[in-house]
Amino acid sequence: MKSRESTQKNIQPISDFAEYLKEKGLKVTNQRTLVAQKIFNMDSHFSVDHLANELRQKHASISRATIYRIISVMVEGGLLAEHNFGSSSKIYEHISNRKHHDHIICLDCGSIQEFCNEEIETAQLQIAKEMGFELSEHSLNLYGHCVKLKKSGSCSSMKKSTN
Amino acid sequence: MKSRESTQKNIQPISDFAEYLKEKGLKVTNQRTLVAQKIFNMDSHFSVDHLANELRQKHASISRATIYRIISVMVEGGLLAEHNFGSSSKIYEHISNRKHHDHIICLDCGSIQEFCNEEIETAQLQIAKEMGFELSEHSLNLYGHCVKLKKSGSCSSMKKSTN
DNA sequence: TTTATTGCAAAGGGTTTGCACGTGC
DNA sequence: GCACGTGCAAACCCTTTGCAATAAA
Repeated sequence: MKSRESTQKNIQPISDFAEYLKEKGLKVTNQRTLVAQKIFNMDSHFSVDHLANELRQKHASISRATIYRIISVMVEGGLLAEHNFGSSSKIYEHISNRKHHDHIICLDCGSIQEFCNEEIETAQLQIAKEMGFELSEHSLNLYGHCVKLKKSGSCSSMKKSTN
Repeated sequence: MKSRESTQKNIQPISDFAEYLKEKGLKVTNQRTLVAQKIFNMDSHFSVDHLANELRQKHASISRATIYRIISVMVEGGLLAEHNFGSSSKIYEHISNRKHHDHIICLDCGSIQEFCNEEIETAQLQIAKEMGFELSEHSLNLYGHCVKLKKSGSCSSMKKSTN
């Protein structure tokens, strides 16, 4: 049931990807479709390892080399954001139809939450201007301990949510 | 001449390191002293590779394994900050006696500049509070093109300043 | 058919580790 | 002398790549 719902709601981004591929003269392969489907149905941040495991459970084993290559295409096409949160591997999230945000990461359980702050965005533009830079991107990550999550019991310091 | 000056001005941090080692019951070895000296005399951000090369030129070849181990001690001891600016290897900078700052990185030449912004710092604390986090650290990196440096000729898109 | 894509296995690059030897204390 | 530190080489982990087989257009 859950999977049917999420498949429904994410039809759009997947056809966006197919369209993007065609525009670029790239082929719409089975692997690319499966990987994109899985990615657009994940509601959280993921590592390549996580993605590969999910695909394997879905009986869609795709080689890691191919997954890396597909992810690289999606990042270049602006459909996927790549993050470095300090762990050994990179973390990704799909960004189609989603507004910009930054992240706050729990050092105990690894949970990743999002936030937006206009004041900070504005200050960044101002700083870049003052320093003679043409700003193209930024990365802001806060690290801490999720007191609130711990109280509600939804933080387990044992489990790592990604990677 | 240059090296004599910089050796002079950095005596303090080096004895701080020796003191830290003693406190922790660690030994003040030749390698640790040489590495710390080199680090405190570097006025910029550096990678392990960069550091190893500098040491080699100073006729103080120290194995990479040892350099990694020493750096790890210094990071744990709060004498060294570790950054991830997107390149393949981590970037370090000594932080004793230096106030907190964030970084702006040129995507063309790799130059790394520092800035401080109180407004952003305050906003971060506020965000963490609202999200129920006890903030322990953060990383804010801006990426762009150094228009000003290019105009003055001090930006070479060919050279990478670190790593 | 043509050209891009895949999977495999091997290579790469940065970092860590096991172990025997060396060195501070 | 004891315990910790070092160097070497091998191991590790994540990621990339060469190449022959395969599939999209």
